[in-house]
Amino acid sequence: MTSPTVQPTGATSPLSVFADIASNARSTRASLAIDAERALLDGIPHEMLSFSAGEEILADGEALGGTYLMLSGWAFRYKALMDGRRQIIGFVLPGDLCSSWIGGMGAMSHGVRSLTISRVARIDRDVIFQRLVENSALIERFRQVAAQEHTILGAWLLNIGQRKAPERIAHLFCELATRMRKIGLSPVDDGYEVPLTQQDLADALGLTSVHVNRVLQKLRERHFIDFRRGMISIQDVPALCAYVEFKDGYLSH
Amino acid sequence: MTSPTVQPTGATSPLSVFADIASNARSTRASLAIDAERALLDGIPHEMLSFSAGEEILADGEALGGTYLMLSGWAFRYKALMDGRRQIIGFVLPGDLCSSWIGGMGAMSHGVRSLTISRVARIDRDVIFQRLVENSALIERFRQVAAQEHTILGAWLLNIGQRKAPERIAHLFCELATRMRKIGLSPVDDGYEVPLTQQDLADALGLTSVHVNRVLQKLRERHFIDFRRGMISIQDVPALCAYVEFKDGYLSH
DNA sequence: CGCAGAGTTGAGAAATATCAAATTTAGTGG
DNA sequence: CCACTAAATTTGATATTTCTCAACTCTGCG
Repeated sequence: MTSPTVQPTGATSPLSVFADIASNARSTRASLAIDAERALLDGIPHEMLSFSAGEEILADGEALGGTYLMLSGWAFRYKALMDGRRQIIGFVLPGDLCSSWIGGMGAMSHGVRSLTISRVARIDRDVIFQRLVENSALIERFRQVAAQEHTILGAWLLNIGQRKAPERIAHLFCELATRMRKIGLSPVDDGYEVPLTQQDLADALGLTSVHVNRVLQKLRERHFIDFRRGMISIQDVPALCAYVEFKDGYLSH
Repeated sequence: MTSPTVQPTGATSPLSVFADIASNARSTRASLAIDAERALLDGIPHEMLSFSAGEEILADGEALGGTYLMLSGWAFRYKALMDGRRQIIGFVLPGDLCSSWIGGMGAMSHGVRSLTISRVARIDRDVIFQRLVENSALIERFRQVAAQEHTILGAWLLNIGQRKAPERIAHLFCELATRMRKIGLSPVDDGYEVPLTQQDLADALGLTSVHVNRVLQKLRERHFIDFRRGMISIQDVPALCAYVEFKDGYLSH
């Protein structure tokens, strides 16, 4: 269950909320529990929420009264059909927003659910508005974040619509590897921690978990990707990126 | 080829650019050539571009110096792989932006190509910036447009990732019917003009044109949807929407 | 009339899903 | 450390969907 803990502070903090995250998080830490919060939340009144794995962070259709920033842990956004089928439409990593800013403060158009233990900062709408007025550069930063999300959605559409299972899986891992490196996760040695089950992969890629399993085995045999139990290692990252025409440009902002 | 015609004007015009489009376009006109421009471009300096069917309006990777507003005609956004596979990631109808505002003025993350003869207004970045400063409500309006696009992308992901061919096709037509009604296209009698080929549908839905053809035949036999030669008629719209769990809420702004 | 693009058809192959049952793994409490 | 359990992974057999390729037909247009 959510265990909100209010920790309001008063000082001002320019646009550090997002601008600094990239630079500051480069402190190569190995765990998924990297806390981006230090640099982020100084001086911004917020409420801290904690979730255990598998909890609903935001429900589809829920009305928003603020912005939710993922501090540590992973989550995913998803849309579900009545008969149980569900599509994961994106992953939320530390430093990402659970609720896209462009969604405004209206109703969520998808749900958000935690994959691991995670901590989320909830920043009230009024605080956000005030910051936006004070600092117009923040708008630009929000816009960039939204643009990246938009681009990722397009990349996913291309991935699911046009590629076959092996390429789909590979492309997703390229994206995740790139994003993790950017925020300082990923020990680089011989594997990243990617807290996804094969079922999660299936839901994200429009496949069946059985099929994902079989394809993963082939990718393993061919020494392309070795993913098991939430741990992934990629033999030759550049080769894999070339294989699936992965361009990391859109993740570089 | 593009035949730019400059028509600069000076007067101010608040946020009519988008706010008015819905109301004003309700002048139920039957053709695809409905011109939203009257209400839109009064007093906004712009450049008018014309395209014939099948032309590249904006290329993937192209640097933008302004915003492109579709006035009349249809286009689609797409991403392509090197081997020729391509995924249509959205359709651009009159009143839509070819280049999402949130993309900023950077590089396009996808291409835009016309489906019919179409006219596009290009509004220079400086003009846009000026308007944004003068009128902060315009930002809100842009944000809403971006949010809708975002939501549509999510809906497409769910569609392609989880649904089988018949449902996919049906859902797309629900979306298009709703959007067309909203901007005043669609004579309602017994059919809409939807200027798509079966190949276009295939590229949008992650299917093969052969398969689209066969599924369309079945949908026709079962009197669900009759689509041929760019003309569609749906027997029972509400029934179809229910069939594919289509919710039009996200298109109502 | 004759072409080009779009639509249609058929046969067969490939990819992916479905169902049901093992098997392995990660935790948990003793 | 062991036994027990629930979740995740793996496997096998089979069904369904979707693709591929190639030919043929239709339609609109000059």
